[in-house]
Amino acid sequence: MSTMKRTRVTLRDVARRLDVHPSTVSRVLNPRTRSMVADAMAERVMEAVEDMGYRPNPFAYSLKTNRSFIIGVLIPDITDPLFPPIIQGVERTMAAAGYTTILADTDNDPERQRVNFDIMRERQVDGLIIATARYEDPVIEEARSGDIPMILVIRTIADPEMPCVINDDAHGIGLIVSHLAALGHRRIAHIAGPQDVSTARVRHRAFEVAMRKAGLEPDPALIQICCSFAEDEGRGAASDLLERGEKFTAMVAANDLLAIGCLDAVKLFGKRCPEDISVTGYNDMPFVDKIQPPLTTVRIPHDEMGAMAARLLLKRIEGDATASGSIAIRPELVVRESTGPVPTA
Amino acid sequence: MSTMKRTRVTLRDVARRLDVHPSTVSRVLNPRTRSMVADAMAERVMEAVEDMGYRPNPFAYSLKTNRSFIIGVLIPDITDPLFPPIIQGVERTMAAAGYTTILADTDNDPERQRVNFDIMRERQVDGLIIATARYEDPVIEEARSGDIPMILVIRTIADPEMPCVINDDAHGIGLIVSHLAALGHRRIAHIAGPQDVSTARVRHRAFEVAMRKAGLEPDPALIQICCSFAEDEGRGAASDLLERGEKFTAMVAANDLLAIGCLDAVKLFGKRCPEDISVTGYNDMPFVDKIQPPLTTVRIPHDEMGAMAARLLLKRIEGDATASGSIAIRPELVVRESTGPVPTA
DNA sequence: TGAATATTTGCAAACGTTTGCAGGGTTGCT
DNA sequence: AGCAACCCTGCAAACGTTTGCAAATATTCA
Repeated sequence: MSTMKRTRVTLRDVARRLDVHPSTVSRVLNPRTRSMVADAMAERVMEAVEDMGYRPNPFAYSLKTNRSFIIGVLIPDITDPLFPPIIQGVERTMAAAGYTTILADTDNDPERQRVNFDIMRERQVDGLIIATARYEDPVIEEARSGDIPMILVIRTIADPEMPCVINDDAHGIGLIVSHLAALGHRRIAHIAGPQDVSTARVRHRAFEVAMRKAGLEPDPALIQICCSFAEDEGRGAASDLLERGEKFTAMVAANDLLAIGCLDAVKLFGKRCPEDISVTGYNDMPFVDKIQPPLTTVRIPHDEMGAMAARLLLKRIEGDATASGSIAIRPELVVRESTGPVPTA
Repeated sequence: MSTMKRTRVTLRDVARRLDVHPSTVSRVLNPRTRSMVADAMAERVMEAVEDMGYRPNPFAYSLKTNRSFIIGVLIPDITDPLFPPIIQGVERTMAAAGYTTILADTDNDPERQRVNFDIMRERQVDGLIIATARYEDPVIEEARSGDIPMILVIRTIADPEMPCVINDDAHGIGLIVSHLAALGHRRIAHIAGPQDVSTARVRHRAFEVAMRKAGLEPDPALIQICCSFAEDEGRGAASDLLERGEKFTAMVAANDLLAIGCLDAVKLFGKRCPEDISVTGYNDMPFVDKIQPPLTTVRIPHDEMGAMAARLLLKRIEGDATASGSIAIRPELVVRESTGPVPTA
C-alpha cells in the first residue's frame, strides 16, 4: 500500500480497474439504480470499491443533483442551556439519516439572523431548523415562499400555518398558576419575556387567562416586561417591583433564566424564597435543581423536540409535503423548593 | 420581477447578458484574479452580478478547487456546559473568516468519534477542531499524517508536537491546592476524572506534585478515579470515600460536574460544606456560582480558547504551516463559598 | 515606424458525478 | 425461425465553476 495517496480515488478509477464504464459503478452504488445492473457485476464492483477505498465526492454529487445532505440550524444563543439539548436532538436524528448539520449562532440579532440565513441558502442546505423566530419575522415570512423546507422549533411566528415544534405554553403556565393558587397565593406577579418572541408573548397572555380562570384578577402593576431572556433582566424587573413597594407573594417568570434573576433580587432586598416570596421558572433547564432554592418550574423535553423537528423536516425534504402539521408538546410541572404556601401575614 | 425564479442564476447567465465569456466574470469575482480584467469591464460585470442577484455555486467551486470553506468541530457532549462557549468562539471567528462550521457530537464514544471523523473527511472539510481527544487516540494519531489540518482544544494527546489550545492544568491545580493548604487543610482528597483524557490525567499528576510542594503527602487512599466527568460519578466517588470512613477535610474534584456530585454526597452523608468538608471544582462553568454553596473553582476562558483554536487553524489552512505552536492559557482561581478553614476538630 | 512587450479577453479542458438514451445480447413466445 | 420483449451496459451530455494557454489588441521604446 503506497503511503503516497496523492489524490483520492474516483469513480473513474474503479471503473478503469474493472474495465467497465463509470456509470455502471455509479449505478451499483446508488440503491435506487442498483437493480439495473447484474448481480455478478455488482459483486465485482463492490469488491473493487471496497478494495480501493473509494469514497464518493460530495461536491460532484451535489453539483449534479442539487442535494447537499446538509441541513442548517439557526440558534439564538448557544450558551443558553436551553439550546444544546435541541441541537443534540437534531444532530443525532439527522446524522442517523445521513445528513450533516451546520450551525449558526445569531446572537439574538435579527441582522445576523438574516445574514446567516442567506449563508445557509447559498450553501444550498436541504432544509432548515430555526429556533430564532420572532413573532413577526420578515426573514422567515419572505423565505416561506422559497424552495427550501423549514421547521421552527421552540419559537414560532404569528402565522399558524407555519410548521413548528413547540410546547403548549398556555398549558404550562396554567399548571404554574394553579399550583400557586392552590398554595393560597392571590397577588401574583409576572416577569414576562421579550414580546417579540412567541414563547414570551404566549406565556404573557396565558398568565392573564390562567389568573382569571383561578378567580384572580391580574394586576397590570405586577406585570414586568423584560427585553431579553437574561438573568440580569430578571433581576432588574424584580428589583423594580420590590423597589416600588408592590405587594405580591409570588413571581411567575417567563423562563428559568429570568427566575434566577428574580431569586437574586429577592435576596438582594433581604427577603427569603419561598418564605416571603415564591418564584417559578419555565424550561427546567440543567442545574436548576441545584441552585438555592431549587427552582419550581415547567419541564419541556428539549432533546425530544429537537428530534421531532428533525423528523418533521426529513419528511418534508423527502417530499412528503402533505406531512405538514405542527406539534405542541404538553409540558409538565416540577415542584421544588422555590414555591411554598403564602406567608401568613 | 418574476416571482418564478425557477433556477438560480449562473455565471454563464451573467456572462451571456453582458456578451462576454464566463471566465471574465469569474475573474472579476475572484480577488486574486480581479486585476487581470480592465476596470471598465469589471465595473459592468459587478453591476450585472448585483442586478441579477448572482450567487456562486459552492459545489461547483469546491469541486474545482478542492476547498470547501467548511471546518468541522468534534465535541464529546454538547450538553456539557463546558463546550457551548467553545463552539461559539469557534463559530464566530470562523464565520468572520468566511467559513461555515459543521458540528458533530460524539457522545464520548470513541467509535462515534471515528465515524464522525470519517464523515468530516468525506465532506472534505478544510480543517478540524477537535475537543474529543483521548490521551492515546488512534484516530487522531493516524489522521495526523493526513492532509487535513487540525487543532486540538481543551484536551490533548500524548504527543507534545500536536498543535492544541489548552489551559495550564498544573498551574490551575496548584492554585487550588495552595488555596486549601493556606486554609489549613492537610488531608485532601482528589476526585480524578477518566485517565484516558489529558485534562483528568494531568490534573491528577499535578495534584500530587502540588501536594508535595505544599509539604503534604498525597494519600493514595484519598484518590478516587471516575470513569467520566459526570455528576453521578462524582457522587459515587465521594460517597465511597465517606462510606469507607476516610478522614479528610477537603475534596479537589477534577471538574465542576464532579464537584457538584461531591456536594450531593456530602449532603447525603449529613455533612456540611464548607463547615465539615471543603469542595473545589474546575472550569467555572455557568451557574456554578448559583448552586449551594457557590463553588470555589478555577476559571478558564472557554470562548476565548475556541476563538484561539479557530485562529490557529485558519493560519494552518492558509498555508502558514510554520505557524504551529500550541497555546496553554493560565487559568485563575475563583474563590466562593464551598471552601473554608479546616474544621477545628 | 516597427518590433517587442504588456494588457485584456476568449477558448476549452478539466473537476467527479448522474442519467436519458441507445445498442447489443438473451430470452421467451408463437 | 423470427420477432418482441427484456436485461444489462456503454455513451455522452450535463451540473457551474476555475485556470493554463492562446489570440487579439494596446502600449512602449528605440
